[in-house]
Amino acid sequence: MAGRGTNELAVRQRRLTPKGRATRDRIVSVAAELMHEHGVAGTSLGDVQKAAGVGASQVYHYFGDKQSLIRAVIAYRTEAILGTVRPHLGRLDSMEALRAWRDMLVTNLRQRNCEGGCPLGSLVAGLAEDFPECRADLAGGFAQWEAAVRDGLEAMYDRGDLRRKADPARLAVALLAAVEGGTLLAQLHRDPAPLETALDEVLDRIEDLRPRRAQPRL
Amino acid sequence: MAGRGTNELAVRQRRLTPKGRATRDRIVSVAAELMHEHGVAGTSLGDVQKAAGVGASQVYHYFGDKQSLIRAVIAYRTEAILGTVRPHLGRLDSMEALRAWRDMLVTNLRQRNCEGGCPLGSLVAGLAEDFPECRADLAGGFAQWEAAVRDGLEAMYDRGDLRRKADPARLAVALLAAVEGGTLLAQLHRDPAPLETALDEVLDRIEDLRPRRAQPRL
DNA sequence: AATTTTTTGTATCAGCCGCTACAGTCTTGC
DNA sequence: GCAAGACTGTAGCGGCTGATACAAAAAATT
Repeated sequence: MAGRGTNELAVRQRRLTPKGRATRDRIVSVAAELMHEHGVAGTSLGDVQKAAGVGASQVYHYFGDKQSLIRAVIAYRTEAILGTVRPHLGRLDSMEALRAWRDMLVTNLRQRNCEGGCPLGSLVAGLAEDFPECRADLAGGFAQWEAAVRDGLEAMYDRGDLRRKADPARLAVALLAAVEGGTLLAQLHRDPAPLETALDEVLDRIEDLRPRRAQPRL
Repeated sequence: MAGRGTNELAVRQRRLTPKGRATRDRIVSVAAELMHEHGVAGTSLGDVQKAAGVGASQVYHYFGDKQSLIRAVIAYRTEAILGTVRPHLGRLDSMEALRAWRDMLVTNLRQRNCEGGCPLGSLVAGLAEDFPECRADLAGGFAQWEAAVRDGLEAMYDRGDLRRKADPARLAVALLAAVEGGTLLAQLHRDPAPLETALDEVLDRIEDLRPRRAQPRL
Protein backbone atom coordinates (compact mmCIF):
# COMPACT_ATOMS: atom_id res chain seq x y z
CA MET A 1 0.00 0.00 0.00
CA ALA A 2 2.24 2.77 1.26
CA GLY A 3 5.62 3.54 -0.20
CA ARG A 4 8.45 1.36 0.90
CA GLY A 5 11.54 3.47 0.47
CA THR A 6 12.48 4.17 4.05
CA ASN A 7 14.83 7.11 4.31
CA GLU A 8 14.98 6.98 8.06
CA LEU A 9 18.74 7.20 7.95
CA ALA A 10 18.47 10.97 7.83
CA VAL A 11 16.35 10.85 10.95
CA ARG A 12 18.30 8.22 12.78
CA GLN A 13 21.67 9.85 12.37
CA ARG A 14 20.60 13.07 14.03
CA ARG A 15 22.26 14.06 17.23
CA LEU A 16 20.17 13.21 20.24
CA THR A 17 20.34 15.11 23.48
CA PRO A 18 19.84 13.12 26.69
CA LYS A 19 16.33 14.46 26.87
CA GLY A 20 15.65 13.46 23.31
CA ARG A 21 17.01 9.97 23.83
CA ALA A 22 14.84 9.54 26.91
CA THR A 23 11.77 10.55 24.96
CA ARG A 24 12.68 8.26 22.09
CA ASP A 25 13.25 5.33 24.42
CA ARG A 26 9.98 5.98 26.18
CA ILE A 27 8.11 5.91 22.88
CA VAL A 28 9.73 2.62 21.89
CA SER A 29 9.06 1.05 25.26
CA VAL A 30 5.43 2.09 25.32
CA ALA A 31 4.91 1.06 21.73
CA ALA A 32 6.46 -2.33 22.43
CA GLU A 33 4.07 -2.94 25.27
CA LEU A 34 1.00 -1.82 23.36
CA MET A 35 1.93 -3.87 20.30
CA HIS A 36 2.57 -6.85 22.52
CA GLU A 37 -0.91 -6.59 23.96
CA HIS A 38 -2.99 -5.48 20.99
CA GLY A 39 -0.86 -6.50 18.05
CA VAL A 40 0.88 -4.26 15.59
CA ALA A 41 -2.11 -3.44 13.43
CA GLY A 42 -4.21 -2.98 16.54
CA THR A 43 -1.92 -0.33 17.95
CA SER A 44 -2.39 3.15 16.52
CA LEU A 45 0.16 5.90 16.79
CA GLY A 46 -2.45 7.88 18.65
CA ASP A 47 -2.53 5.20 21.32
CA VAL A 48 1.24 5.35 21.56
CA GLN A 49 1.16 9.13 21.85
CA LYS A 50 -1.37 9.10 24.67
CA ALA A 51 0.33 6.28 26.59
CA ALA A 52 3.76 7.86 26.24
CA GLY A 53 2.54 11.36 26.99
CA VAL A 54 3.94 12.90 23.86
CA GLY A 55 2.53 14.80 20.93
CA ALA A 56 2.16 13.62 17.40
CA SER A 57 5.19 15.57 16.25
CA GLN A 58 7.55 13.72 18.56
CA VAL A 59 6.74 10.33 17.10
CA TYR A 60 7.38 11.57 13.59
CA HIS A 61 10.45 13.45 14.76
CA TYR A 62 12.21 10.35 16.08
CA PHE A 63 10.69 7.88 13.65
CA GLY A 64 9.89 8.76 10.11
CA ASP A 65 6.78 6.61 9.94
CA LYS A 66 5.02 3.74 11.62
CA GLN A 67 7.19 1.11 9.99
CA SER A 68 10.33 2.67 11.46
CA LEU A 69 8.76 2.58 14.89
CA ILE A 70 7.86 -1.07 14.39
CA ARG A 71 11.43 -1.87 13.45
CA ALA A 72 12.67 -0.04 16.54
CA VAL A 73 10.31 -2.14 18.64
CA ILE A 74 11.63 -5.31 17.02
CA ALA A 75 15.20 -4.29 17.80
CA TYR A 76 14.16 -3.47 21.36
CA ARG A 77 12.54 -6.86 21.86
CA THR A 78 15.38 -8.71 20.21
CA GLU A 79 17.90 -7.12 22.54
CA ALA A 80 15.76 -7.97 25.54
CA ILE A 81 15.47 -11.61 24.51
CA LEU A 82 19.18 -11.98 23.87
CA GLY A 83 19.80 -10.40 27.24
CA THR A 84 17.83 -13.14 28.94
CA VAL A 85 19.62 -15.99 27.20
CA ARG A 86 23.19 -14.75 26.97
CA PRO A 87 24.54 -13.24 30.17
CA HIS A 88 21.78 -14.01 32.65
CA LEU A 89 22.30 -17.73 32.73
CA GLY A 90 25.84 -17.72 31.57
CA ARG A 91 25.39 -20.17 28.76
CA LEU A 92 22.82 -22.82 28.07
CA ASP A 93 25.47 -25.52 28.10
CA SER A 94 24.09 -27.93 30.69
CA MET A 95 20.82 -29.60 31.54
CA GLU A 96 20.68 -27.54 34.71
CA ALA A 97 21.00 -24.31 32.73
CA LEU A 98 18.39 -25.48 30.24
CA ARG A 99 15.96 -26.37 33.02
CA ALA A 100 16.59 -23.02 34.68
CA TRP A 101 15.98 -21.31 31.38
CA ARG A 102 12.71 -23.17 31.06
CA ASP A 103 11.69 -22.07 34.54
CA MET A 104 12.49 -18.48 33.72
CA LEU A 105 10.38 -18.54 30.56
CA VAL A 106 7.47 -20.06 32.45
CA THR A 107 7.81 -17.58 35.29
CA ASN A 108 7.91 -14.65 32.89
CA LEU A 109 4.81 -15.85 31.15
CA ARG A 110 2.97 -16.46 34.40
CA GLN A 111 3.84 -13.00 35.65
CA ARG A 112 2.12 -11.59 32.59
CA ASN A 113 -0.92 -13.78 33.22
CA CYS A 114 -0.15 -15.57 29.97
CA GLU A 115 -1.20 -12.46 28.06
CA GLY A 116 0.34 -11.27 24.86
CA GLY A 117 2.33 -14.37 23.98
CA CYS A 118 5.99 -14.17 23.13
CA PRO A 119 7.20 -10.55 22.95
CA LEU A 120 8.97 -11.32 19.70
CA GLY A 121 6.90 -14.12 18.23
CA SER A 122 3.58 -12.34 18.63
CA LEU A 123 4.80 -9.71 16.18
CA VAL A 124 5.18 -12.23 13.38
CA ALA A 125 1.55 -12.85 12.46
CA GLY A 126 0.09 -10.30 10.11
CA LEU A 127 3.32 -8.34 10.09
CA ALA A 128 5.26 -10.79 7.97
CA GLU A 129 3.15 -10.37 4.85
CA ASP A 130 2.61 -6.62 4.95
CA PHE A 131 6.06 -5.38 5.95
CA PRO A 132 8.78 -7.48 4.32
CA GLU A 133 11.54 -5.45 5.94
CA CYS A 134 10.06 -6.04 9.37
CA ARG A 135 9.92 -9.75 8.65
CA ALA A 136 13.61 -9.67 7.78
CA ASP A 137 14.35 -7.88 11.04
CA LEU A 138 12.37 -10.43 12.99
CA ALA A 139 14.08 -13.28 11.17
CA GLY A 140 17.42 -11.79 12.12
CA GLY A 141 16.42 -11.53 15.75
CA PHE A 142 15.25 -15.12 15.83
CA ALA A 143 18.44 -16.21 14.09
CA GLN A 144 20.49 -14.66 16.88
CA TRP A 145 18.29 -16.25 19.48
CA GLU A 146 18.60 -19.61 17.80
CA ALA A 147 22.37 -19.21 17.53
CA ALA A 148 22.64 -18.52 21.24
CA VAL A 149 20.70 -21.67 22.10
CA ARG A 150 22.63 -23.69 19.54
CA ASP A 151 25.95 -22.52 20.96
CA GLY A 152 25.07 -23.93 24.34
CA LEU A 153 23.98 -27.26 22.89
CA GLU A 154 27.11 -27.46 20.76
CA ALA A 155 29.20 -26.83 23.86
CA MET A 156 27.48 -29.78 25.49
CA TYR A 157 28.06 -31.82 22.37
CA ASP A 158 31.74 -30.96 22.14
CA ARG A 159 32.14 -31.71 25.82
CA GLY A 160 30.66 -35.13 25.28
CA ASP A 161 27.42 -34.50 27.15
CA LEU A 162 25.45 -35.50 24.06
CA ARG A 163 25.75 -38.59 21.93
CA ARG A 164 27.23 -38.31 18.49
CA LYS A 165 23.86 -38.94 16.88
CA ALA A 166 22.47 -35.83 18.54
CA ASP A 167 22.21 -32.75 16.32
CA PRO A 168 22.54 -29.52 18.32
CA ALA A 169 21.34 -27.37 15.44
CA ARG A 170 18.13 -29.37 15.06
CA LEU A 171 17.56 -29.47 18.80
CA ALA A 172 17.93 -25.70 18.96
CA VAL A 173 15.24 -25.28 16.33
CA ALA A 174 13.00 -27.72 18.18
CA LEU A 175 13.53 -25.81 21.41
CA LEU A 176 12.65 -22.48 19.84
CA ALA A 177 9.58 -23.98 18.23
CA ALA A 178 8.54 -25.38 21.60
CA VAL A 179 8.93 -21.94 23.15
CA GLU A 180 6.84 -20.26 20.48
CA GLY A 181 4.21 -22.94 20.12
CA GLY A 182 3.98 -23.55 23.85
CA THR A 183 3.64 -19.84 24.53
CA LEU A 184 0.92 -19.55 21.93
CA LEU A 185 -1.07 -22.37 23.48
CA ALA A 186 -0.48 -20.95 26.94
CA GLN A 187 -1.74 -17.55 25.83
CA LEU A 188 -4.77 -19.18 24.31
CA HIS A 189 -5.71 -21.20 27.37
CA ARG A 190 -4.51 -18.64 29.90
CA ASP A 191 -2.47 -21.42 31.47
CA PRO A 192 1.31 -21.83 31.41
CA ALA A 193 0.98 -25.64 31.42
CA PRO A 194 1.28 -26.07 27.63
CA LEU A 195 4.55 -24.16 27.59
CA GLU A 196 5.86 -26.26 30.45
CA THR A 197 4.85 -29.47 28.71
CA ALA A 198 6.19 -28.51 25.30
CA LEU A 199 9.54 -27.47 26.73
CA ASP A 200 9.82 -30.44 29.07
CA GLU A 201 9.21 -32.92 26.27
CA VAL A 202 12.03 -31.46 24.18
CA LEU A 203 14.28 -31.20 27.23
CA ASP A 204 13.53 -34.81 28.12
CA ARG A 205 14.52 -35.78 24.62
CA ILE A 206 17.80 -33.90 25.02
CA GLU A 207 18.33 -35.62 28.33
CA ASP A 208 17.74 -38.99 26.68
CA LEU A 209 20.42 -38.08 24.17
CA ARG A 210 23.10 -38.01 26.87
CA PRO A 211 25.74 -40.75 26.61
CA ARG A 212 24.66 -44.05 28.07
CA ARG A 213 27.78 -44.66 30.08
CA ALA A 214 30.08 -42.48 32.09
CA GLN A 215 31.86 -39.99 29.94
CA PRO A 216 35.61 -40.51 29.61
CA ARG A 217 37.63 -37.64 30.89
CA LEU A 218 38.92 -34.97 28.53
CA MET B 1 -20.05 -26.27 21.20
CA ALA B 2 -20.09 -24.14 24.29
CA GLY B 3 -19.83 -20.41 24.58
CA ARG B 4 -22.14 -18.29 22.56
CA GLY B 5 -22.57 -14.96 24.14
CA THR B 6 -23.86 -12.28 21.84
CA ASN B 7 -27.16 -11.89 20.10
CA GLU B 8 -26.09 -13.41 16.81
CA LEU B 9 -28.63 -16.11 17.37
CA ALA B 10 -31.32 -13.88 15.93
CA VAL B 11 -29.20 -13.42 12.82
CA ARG B 12 -27.90 -16.95 12.55
CA GLN B 13 -31.27 -18.60 12.89
CA ARG B 14 -32.72 -16.75 9.98
CA ARG B 15 -33.82 -18.79 7.08
CA LEU B 16 -31.19 -18.85 4.41
CA THR B 17 -31.97 -19.45 0.79
CA PRO B 18 -29.36 -21.36 -1.24
CA LYS B 19 -28.26 -18.07 -2.73
CA GLY B 20 -27.96 -16.49 0.66
CA ARG B 21 -25.95 -19.39 2.02
CA ALA B 22 -23.61 -19.20 -0.96
CA THR B 23 -23.06 -15.50 -0.35
CA ARG B 24 -22.52 -16.05 3.35
CA ASP B 25 -20.04 -18.83 2.74
CA ARG B 26 -18.20 -16.73 0.19
CA ILE B 27 -17.84 -13.90 2.69
CA VAL B 28 -16.48 -16.24 5.35
CA SER B 29 -14.08 -17.91 2.95
CA VAL B 30 -12.74 -14.63 1.61
CA ALA B 31 -12.48 -13.15 5.10
CA ALA B 32 -10.61 -16.22 6.31
CA GLU B 33 -8.06 -15.88 3.55
CA LEU B 34 -7.58 -12.15 4.04
CA MET B 35 -7.25 -12.49 7.81
CA HIS B 36 -4.81 -15.32 7.32
CA GLU B 37 -2.63 -13.12 5.16
CA HIS B 38 -2.95 -9.72 6.79
CA GLY B 39 -4.10 -10.56 10.28
CA VAL B 40 -7.45 -9.83 11.85
CA ALA B 41 -6.82 -6.19 12.70
CA GLY B 42 -5.19 -5.70 9.31
CA THR B 43 -8.27 -6.88 7.44
CA SER B 44 -11.02 -4.30 7.07
CA LEU B 45 -14.58 -5.14 6.22
CA GLY B 46 -14.12 -2.99 3.14
CA ASP B 47 -11.38 -5.32 1.98
CA VAL B 48 -13.66 -8.28 2.54
CA GLN B 49 -16.47 -6.61 0.62
CA LYS B 50 -14.29 -5.86 -2.39
CA ALA B 51 -12.66 -9.30 -2.46
CA ALA B 52 -15.99 -11.08 -2.06
CA GLY B 53 -17.78 -8.85 -4.52
CA VAL B 54 -20.53 -7.89 -2.13
CA GLY B 55 -21.84 -4.66 -0.74
CA ALA B 56 -21.56 -3.42 2.77
CA SER B 57 -25.13 -4.36 3.56
CA GLN B 58 -24.55 -8.06 2.90
CA VAL B 59 -21.82 -8.36 5.47
CA TYR B 60 -24.00 -6.78 8.11
CA HIS B 61 -26.96 -8.78 6.95
CA TYR B 62 -25.30 -12.14 7.59
CA PHE B 63 -23.06 -11.05 10.45
CA GLY B 64 -24.10 -8.48 12.95
CA ASP B 65 -20.65 -6.99 13.36
CA LYS B 66 -17.00 -7.67 12.74
CA GLN B 67 -16.62 -9.86 15.79
CA SER B 68 -19.34 -12.21 14.56
CA LEU B 69 -17.55 -12.51 11.24
CA ILE B 70 -14.31 -13.27 13.07
CA ARG B 71 -16.02 -16.01 15.04
CA ALA B 72 -17.44 -17.46 11.84
CA VAL B 73 -13.92 -17.49 10.39
CA ILE B 74 -12.63 -19.27 13.48
CA ALA B 75 -15.35 -21.92 13.17
CA TYR B 76 -14.54 -22.27 9.47
CA ARG B 77 -10.85 -22.78 10.14
CA THR B 78 -11.48 -25.14 13.03
CA GLU B 79 -13.65 -27.35 10.88
CA ALA B 80 -11.03 -27.38 8.14
CA ILE B 81 -8.30 -28.39 10.56
CA LEU B 82 -10.35 -31.15 12.12
CA GLY B 83 -11.15 -32.35 8.64
CA THR B 84 -7.47 -32.84 7.90
CA VAL B 85 -6.75 -34.79 11.05
CA ARG B 86 -9.86 -36.88 11.57
CA PRO B 87 -11.12 -38.59 8.44
CA HIS B 88 -8.35 -37.91 5.98
CA LEU B 89 -5.75 -40.08 7.63
CA GLY B 90 -8.14 -42.27 9.47
CA ARG B 91 -6.58 -41.85 12.86
CA LEU B 92 -3.16 -40.79 13.98
CA ASP B 93 -2.63 -44.10 15.73
CA SER B 94 0.64 -45.26 14.20
CA MET B 95 4.06 -43.87 13.44
CA GLU B 96 3.28 -44.16 9.75
CA ALA B 97 0.14 -42.09 10.14
CA LEU B 98 2.00 -39.52 12.22
CA ARG B 99 4.76 -39.23 9.64
CA ALA B 100 2.18 -38.90 6.88
CA TRP B 101 0.45 -36.20 8.89
CA ARG B 102 3.77 -34.39 9.23
CA ASP B 103 4.31 -34.61 5.48
CA MET B 104 0.86 -33.23 4.82
CA LEU B 105 1.42 -30.26 7.12
CA VAL B 106 4.74 -29.50 5.47
CA THR B 107 3.29 -29.86 1.99
CA ASN B 108 0.40 -27.56 2.83
CA LEU B 109 2.77 -24.94 4.16
CA ARG B 110 5.05 -25.20 1.17
CA GLN B 111 2.15 -24.83 -1.21
CA ARG B 112 1.39 -21.52 0.45
CA ASN B 113 5.01 -20.44 0.14
CA CYS B 114 5.19 -20.46 3.92
CA GLU B 115 2.98 -17.40 4.00
CA GLY B 116 0.43 -16.66 6.66
CA GLY B 117 1.45 -19.22 9.21
CA CYS B 118 -1.06 -21.61 10.72
CA PRO B 119 -4.62 -20.80 9.58
CA LEU B 120 -5.81 -21.12 13.14
CA GLY B 121 -2.76 -20.18 15.16
CA SER B 122 -2.09 -16.95 13.29
CA LEU B 123 -5.41 -15.64 14.56
CA VAL B 124 -4.33 -15.86 18.18
CA ALA B 125 -1.92 -12.95 18.38
CA GLY B 126 -3.57 -9.63 19.03
CA LEU B 127 -6.99 -11.20 18.95
CA ALA B 128 -6.74 -12.91 22.30
CA GLU B 129 -6.53 -9.73 24.33
CA ASP B 130 -9.10 -7.63 22.49
CA PHE B 131 -11.86 -10.19 21.87
CA PRO B 132 -12.21 -12.55 24.82
CA GLU B 133 -15.04 -14.46 23.18
CA CYS B 134 -12.94 -15.08 20.10
CA ARG B 135 -10.15 -16.35 22.31
CA ALA B 136 -12.56 -18.80 23.88
CA ASP B 137 -13.65 -19.97 20.43
CA LEU B 138 -10.05 -20.45 19.38
CA ALA B 139 -9.27 -22.30 22.58
CA GLY B 140 -12.18 -24.61 21.89
CA GLY B 141 -10.96 -25.29 18.38
CA PHE B 142 -7.47 -26.08 19.59
CA ALA B 143 -8.90 -28.30 22.30
CA GLN B 144 -10.68 -30.39 19.68
CA TRP B 145 -7.54 -30.54 17.58
CA GLU B 146 -5.52 -31.60 20.58
CA ALA B 147 -8.11 -34.21 21.51
CA ALA B 148 -7.96 -35.71 18.04
CA VAL B 149 -4.18 -36.03 18.20
CA ARG B 150 -4.33 -37.34 21.74
CA ASP B 151 -6.87 -40.00 20.77
CA GLY B 152 -4.49 -41.43 18.22
CA LEU B 153 -1.60 -41.51 20.66
CA GLU B 154 -3.77 -43.11 23.32
CA ALA B 155 -4.79 -45.78 20.84
CA MET B 156 -1.11 -46.50 20.28
CA TYR B 157 -0.57 -46.54 24.02
CA ASP B 158 -3.45 -48.92 24.69
CA ARG B 159 -2.26 -51.18 21.90
CA GLY B 160 1.16 -51.38 23.51
CA ASP B 161 3.01 -49.36 20.86
CA LEU B 162 4.22 -46.94 23.53
CA ARG B 163 5.95 -47.68 26.79
CA ARG B 164 4.08 -47.23 30.01
CA LYS B 165 6.17 -44.20 30.91
CA ALA B 166 4.95 -42.40 27.79
CA ASP B 167 2.20 -39.83 28.36
CA PRO B 168 -0.06 -39.45 25.31
CA ALA B 169 -1.67 -36.27 26.62
CA ARG B 170 1.68 -34.54 27.10
CA LEU B 171 2.95 -35.75 23.76
CA ALA B 172 -0.14 -34.38 22.04
CA VAL B 173 0.52 -30.96 23.55
CA ALA B 174 4.14 -31.14 22.48
CA LEU B 175 3.10 -32.06 18.96
CA LEU B 176 0.68 -29.17 18.69
CA ALA B 177 3.28 -26.79 20.05
CA ALA B 178 5.74 -28.09 17.47
CA VAL B 179 3.22 -27.48 14.72
CA GLU B 180 2.53 -23.93 15.85
CA GLY B 181 6.08 -22.96 16.71
CA GLY B 182 7.54 -24.68 13.68
CA THR B 183 5.02 -23.01 11.40
CA LEU B 184 5.80 -19.63 12.92
CA LEU B 185 9.52 -20.07 12.32
CA ALA B 186 8.86 -21.36 8.82
CA GLN B 187 6.71 -18.35 8.04
CA LEU B 188 9.42 -16.08 9.35
CA HIS B 189 12.24 -17.63 7.35
CA ARG B 190 10.12 -18.47 4.31
CA ASP B 191 11.43 -22.01 4.63
CA PRO B 192 9.50 -25.11 5.74
CA ALA B 193 12.64 -26.62 7.29
CA PRO B 194 11.94 -25.39 10.86
CA LEU B 195 8.52 -27.03 10.80
CA GLU B 196 10.03 -30.26 9.51
CA THR B 197 12.72 -30.19 12.18
CA ALA B 198 10.41 -29.32 15.06
CA LEU B 199 7.96 -32.06 14.14
CA ASP B 200 10.63 -34.64 13.44
CA GLU B 201 12.27 -34.11 16.81
CA VAL B 202 9.00 -34.72 18.64
CA LEU B 203 8.16 -37.65 16.38
CA ASP B 204 11.60 -39.12 17.00
CA ARG B 205 10.96 -38.82 20.68
CA ILE B 206 7.68 -40.66 20.29
CA GLU B 207 9.45 -43.32 18.25
CA ASP B 208 12.05 -43.69 20.99
CA LEU B 209 9.19 -44.28 23.40
CA ARG B 210 8.17 -47.49 21.65
CA PRO B 211 8.76 -50.66 23.64
CA ARG B 212 12.40 -51.69 23.66
CA ARG B 213 12.07 -55.36 22.89
CA ALA B 214 10.02 -55.10 19.76
CA GLN B 215 12.24 -52.81 17.79
CA PRO B 216 15.94 -53.73 17.61
CA ARG B 217 15.31 -56.29 14.89
CA LEU B 218 15.69 -54.70 11.48
C1' DA C 1 24.88 36.87 23.82
C1' DA C 2 23.89 35.22 19.34
C1' DT C 3 22.90 31.50 16.55
C1' DT C 4 22.09 27.05 15.24
C1' DT C 5 19.91 22.83 16.24
C1' DT C 6 17.00 19.89 18.81
C1' DT C 7 12.65 19.22 21.11
C1' DT C 8 7.78 19.99 21.75
C1' DG C 9 2.71 21.69 21.16
C1' DT C 10 -1.14 22.45 18.33
C1' DA C 11 -3.85 22.45 14.47
C1' DT C 12 -5.05 20.13 10.45
C1' DC C 13 -5.56 17.12 6.42
C1' DA C 14 -7.37 13.42 3.23
C1' DG C 15 -8.74 8.93 3.61
C1' DC C 16 -10.34 4.81 5.77
C1' DC C 17 -12.72 2.52 9.75
C1' DG C 18 -16.97 0.06 11.48
C1' DC C 19 -21.52 0.66 11.07
C1' DT C 20 -26.34 2.30 9.74
C1' DA C 21 -30.40 3.77 6.95
C1' DC C 22 -33.16 2.97 3.32
C1' DA C 23 -34.91 1.79 -0.86
C1' DG C 24 -34.88 -1.54 -4.38
C1' DT C 25 -34.81 -6.50 -6.29
C1' DC C 26 -35.36 -11.30 -6.06
C1' DT C 27 -37.26 -15.73 -3.86
C1' DT C 28 -40.20 -18.25 -1.09
C1' DG C 29 -44.53 -19.90 0.79
C1' DC C 30 -49.25 -19.98 0.48
C1' DG D 1 -50.61 -14.40 -8.10
C1' DC D 2 -49.21 -12.05 -4.38
C1' DA D 3 -47.91 -10.64 0.00
C1' DA D 4 -43.95 -11.67 3.21
C1' DG D 5 -39.57 -11.91 3.72
C1' DA D 6 -34.83 -12.78 2.14
C1' DC D 7 -31.33 -10.54 -0.55
C1' DT D 8 -28.66 -6.56 -2.51
C1' DG D 9 -26.96 -1.62 -3.97
C1' DT D 10 -26.02 3.09 -2.69
C1' DA D 11 -25.22 6.70 0.18
C1' DG D 12 -23.62 8.43 4.19
C1' DC D 13 -22.45 9.04 9.33
C1' DG D 14 -19.10 10.14 13.22
C1' DG D 15 -14.79 8.82 14.57
C1' DC D 16 -10.26 7.41 13.96
C1' DT D 17 -5.96 6.59 11.00
C1' DG D 18 -1.26 7.83 9.50
C1' DA D 19 0.93 11.76 8.29
C1' DT D 20 2.08 16.92 7.69
C1' DA D 21 2.78 22.02 8.57
C1' DC D 22 4.37 25.42 11.35
C1' DA D 23 5.94 27.85 15.14
C1' DA D 24 7.37 28.20 19.83
C1' DA D 25 10.27 26.56 23.66
C1' DA D 26 14.58 24.52 25.17
C1' DA D 27 19.13 23.29 24.69
C1' DA D 28 23.64 23.08 22.57
C1' DT D 29 27.25 25.42 20.06
C1' DT D 30 29.75 29.36 18.93
